[in-house]
Amino acid sequence: MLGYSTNMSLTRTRARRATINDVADAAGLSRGTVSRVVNGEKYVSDEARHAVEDAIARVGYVRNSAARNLVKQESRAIGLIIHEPHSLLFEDPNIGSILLGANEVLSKADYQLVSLIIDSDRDSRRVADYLRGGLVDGAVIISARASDPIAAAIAEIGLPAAFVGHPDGTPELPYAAIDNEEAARAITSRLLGTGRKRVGMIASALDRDSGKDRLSGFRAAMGGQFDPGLVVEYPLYTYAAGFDGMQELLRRAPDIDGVFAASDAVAAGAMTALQEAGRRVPEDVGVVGFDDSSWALRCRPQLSTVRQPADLLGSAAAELVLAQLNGLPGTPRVLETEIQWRESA
Amino acid sequence: MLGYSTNMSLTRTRARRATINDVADAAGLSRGTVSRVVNGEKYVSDEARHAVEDAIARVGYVRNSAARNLVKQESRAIGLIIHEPHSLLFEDPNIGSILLGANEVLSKADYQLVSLIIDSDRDSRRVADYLRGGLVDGAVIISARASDPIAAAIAEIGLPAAFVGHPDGTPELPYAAIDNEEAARAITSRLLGTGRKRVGMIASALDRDSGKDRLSGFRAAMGGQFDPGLVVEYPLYTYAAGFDGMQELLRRAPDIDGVFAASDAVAAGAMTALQEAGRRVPEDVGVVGFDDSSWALRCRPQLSTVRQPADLLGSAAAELVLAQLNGLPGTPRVLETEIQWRESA
DNA sequence: CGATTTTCTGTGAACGTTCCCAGAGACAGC
DNA sequence: GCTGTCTCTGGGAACGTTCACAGAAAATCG
Repeated sequence: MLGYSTNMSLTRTRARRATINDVADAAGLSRGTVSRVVNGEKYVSDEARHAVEDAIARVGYVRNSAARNLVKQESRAIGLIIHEPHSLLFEDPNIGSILLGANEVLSKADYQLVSLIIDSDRDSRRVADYLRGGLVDGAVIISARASDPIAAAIAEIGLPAAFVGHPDGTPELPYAAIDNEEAARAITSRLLGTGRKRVGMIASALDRDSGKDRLSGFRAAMGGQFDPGLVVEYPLYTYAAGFDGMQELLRRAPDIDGVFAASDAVAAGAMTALQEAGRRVPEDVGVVGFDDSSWALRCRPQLSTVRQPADLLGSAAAELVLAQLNGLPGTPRVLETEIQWRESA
Repeated sequence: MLGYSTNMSLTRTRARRATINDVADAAGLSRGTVSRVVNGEKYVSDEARHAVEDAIARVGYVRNSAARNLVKQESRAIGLIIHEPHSLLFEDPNIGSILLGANEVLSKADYQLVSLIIDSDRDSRRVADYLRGGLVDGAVIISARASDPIAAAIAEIGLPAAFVGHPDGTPELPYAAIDNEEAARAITSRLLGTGRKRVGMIASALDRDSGKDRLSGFRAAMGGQFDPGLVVEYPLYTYAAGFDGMQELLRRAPDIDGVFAASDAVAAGAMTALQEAGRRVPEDVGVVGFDDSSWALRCRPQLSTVRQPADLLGSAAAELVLAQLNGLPGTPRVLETEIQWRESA
């Protein structure tokens, strides 16, 4: 006990934080009363309230969340797990929209959104520990790949959670998604409707549900005309994939006159490759994309694409988590997409 | 005590989590021994270790972080505060790079990076509470504006922290930054060196140190030729700002033959506006940008710009926080930039 | 004015860990 | 066989809250 009072030791560089007891002493009241003031409960006299508020300011008290979370058995925080390869975190504007959409919903419900990014196996383990440790009350998982270990860890401990997207091979969790297959089918049909005869696809991210489903949709729309030689595949939804992919398609089929790119970034890359190869868009080759991200308006000519409501996906997933927190079922939601027909086809 | 054993009440829908005491009981050992096993300490017999590991698996124990944080008085988490307007979160690839850079450093030091985004006043308050509550041991603040309330809150409680960038009007905290002014001066001089006579600037984000300093650098380089009429200002570093800004500049000075855009996104917008106005880049008008983001290579012609090492800014800021956590001073770091001269000027 | 309700305050217990100390046992050295 | 070191285990105390309960004081009621 002696060592404690002479608080000049170098072992603890930061000053000891004031606790609720310090406030109580300073105000000449009890712990309980201070707690009631801090939490804005009723049954505390004006006199006491002011004394406590005064004391709080004087000693510089701020509540210790760890202690509170421990006794309340909740954190009022929701984790959002971003599991993306480097390049996509820079290029994919959807992620930002999803984030903001989720944040808006959670913020209104007075939950703190904490984003955790996974960029290595070490991260993966640490994030799993973080989620399991009770530091969040729920989780939103974006861009999970088939059989993601994080998703398994979440399911195992029964943490309320929801996916953005609908990867298969993952545990049974609710999700907010769009129907990628149907949307891809629709825009490919529309492209065919402009009279194109040789239509190819630059497919991406086939390890994700979105990538896989967009390819199936394309195949469905092409029906008997489907030619596997006119599909090229790349691992990521990037501008570079579009650029390289288009060059490859031109090599394979110089007479190609239509392309469905798996995302807007891919489409932008493809358009650059086409223009450098001297093809006019849309006169010689029609190009369509997917996402209706900021890329679409930036392209010249402006891109015809599928509008996907990324912010709504984020907020819907957040709502699914909140529903579970309130003991409700949390049934999957499929949001509507819409074709944005502009100039590129 | 009676009520506790019959654990069928509906008030608590999720099953009670196993605690360290449950594990101890199941293993026929004490709390202390279980704790030692969980934390991988020495002085525990092989026999005991196996018994505990067995028991942990059997009861499905996972450590409660709130309790641990409370007694250890640390969380081993670092907050990263993103305070950006909507549009930038989508368009600015630097943010992703900074995030990954910081994450890499912290991950190696076994700290969990948690990103907190601020998108409203409500968020601002909640995030401040989160930081103050002891849920993080330190913070990295990116894109703070002059006199940011969050920065003030952090300084007030003495949380180890660092800025990315160097806003003034903010509390004395270490930072990792580049010399925006000098870099802007350098690239403007280089642009002038190509023989341009009428050079303007599309300035952005003057409420931020980066925006302000880039403008000063431009002015310094222009010296006596500086014409305030050839500077247009926009609030955000966006493609749209570049597009609109360039149109405005062309209106004000049809004979303009050089432009310094405050960022690559701005430059990309400017180039589109120029091309739509029938000007050739770089023959009629030279364009330079700032960032060397993925925009730069995407532009046609490719953009001459200032390369700024966004990932290193993130990692340097993270290192500054770690240094403070280890009781070291944490002195500001200014990182080198480099001109990437390509085709647009 | 006594009985009842309402308002207000204080305190013990609990949340689930880690830390520290005491003590038991094994083993070595002389 | 005594002393000393090393290995291992158990349990009390503390971390800083919230909660439930008890009881005092004040207000209301019949």
